Amino acid sequence: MKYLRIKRKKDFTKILRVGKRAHAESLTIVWMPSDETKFAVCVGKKYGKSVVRNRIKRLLREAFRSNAECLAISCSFLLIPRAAKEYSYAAFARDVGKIFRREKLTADRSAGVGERECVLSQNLSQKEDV
RNA sequence: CGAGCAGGCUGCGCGGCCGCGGCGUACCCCGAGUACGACGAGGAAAGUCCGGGCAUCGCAGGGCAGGACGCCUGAUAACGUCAGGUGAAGGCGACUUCAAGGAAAGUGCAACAGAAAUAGACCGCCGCGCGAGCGGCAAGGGUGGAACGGCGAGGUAAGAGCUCACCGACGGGACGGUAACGCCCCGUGCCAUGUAAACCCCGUCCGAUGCAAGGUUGGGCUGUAUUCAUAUGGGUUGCCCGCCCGAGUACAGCCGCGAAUACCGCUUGAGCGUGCCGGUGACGGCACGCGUAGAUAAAUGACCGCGCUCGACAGAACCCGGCUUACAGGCCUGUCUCGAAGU
RNA sequence: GCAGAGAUUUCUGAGUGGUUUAAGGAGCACGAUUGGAAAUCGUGUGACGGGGGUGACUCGUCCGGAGGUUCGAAUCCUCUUCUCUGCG
Repeated sequence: MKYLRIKRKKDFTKILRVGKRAHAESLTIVWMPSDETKFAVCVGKKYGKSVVRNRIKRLLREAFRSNAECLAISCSFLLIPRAAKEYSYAAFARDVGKIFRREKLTADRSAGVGERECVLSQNLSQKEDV
């Protein structure tokens, strides 16, 4: 399943004005309900050179994609990372999932958390143990 | 073996699985669908410092400004690049570095110090004189970044290219070289410091703007504001001459998928590889082969396994040729250099 | 992406080749004035490093950074870092 990108400036300003904000350690998500599930990543020049910005975008897109399968309702999302020295996929994926659950966007918890999510969380816990 | 010098190559690899970008093929319920397939960032993609292509404007143009470059010859589409030479400086050497034209075309500037800064005599030396002083000199001292060439001998009252040898400078000539220049001979006692990355002179070159260039499609209605309407306006290259123009611009609202949008420009190009030929070389010619990103809120990532030297700088945005800057390492080449040991 | 401008002491800001000129203002410190303050007036005040009974003081370096031209550079030239502006 594909997820649409938000491209128009009008949509960005609308979401930023109307949408609800949810904060986590590594990023902020602004969201509002819509007809289709759409998302965008906001990475300005303050995050670093083009290599660094591209890497943040890739990590965030992947983090969104792997978590979006659990979504119950269709919404528009803006993903805004927090400026830092190091950016890791594990932290982004964990926080995106955390926000989805906290905002009760996921489907019924037992059914909604798919195998992928379980594998992911297992890997995370393993790493933390090490 | 050690230390160097010069040149070149490379820039983690393999497999599994999920995902991304445009392209091709097939299918359908024809939509920014699904499946399969091959392809998908760099040596600097960077800085935007030069040179071109391409595009629009100007193309009846003319002039003035302005800018860039600067030993010679060649290469090239072109260059501020490259190659080969010349000269100077550095290194024991292999080699390296150099914005390397003109200061008797002219103008400006040269603080402080110093007697004096392109001109001259403070201390001094010598002669005359009892002395005050007068005259001669520029060797020595001192100042300075720079003081009418250096050094030795002769000469002299003391000195001075005053005379001579050598070196340097300038002028002329012969020879070699396409040339920069080299080398030799003759002459002139010698004649104006530095700065042109100060103005400038000489020679060569340059129209302006840049793909957000520019082209196609770009509907209708209403309202508001503003510039100008024959010149004191706008456009045309920075300016002047000359030439052209009657409307132009901005904002808000409604219908509308939408206008910072859609499509084109957008990737086959001075292209890459191999071999042969010409050339010291940059490079050129011929033959054969290859098909090689094209996004636009902007495509390469996540996870797992294995190996090792544990992975640097870093992401195409119209396209090429260069320069400059950043960079973990690894590899290769040489009639190359120096040192040590051995033969 | 393309085009352009700038960086001077704690802050703001002159200076555009000459030896002491790193102006001027703000801020800060001290003093005068006041019963006490404000305002006013006067004096002083950059950083770093070295030397000093570590006292008075004195020497050197520094104009974003690194090279070059020049006798001499904040100023001229080249490279570089950072900041800002304009262009649909």
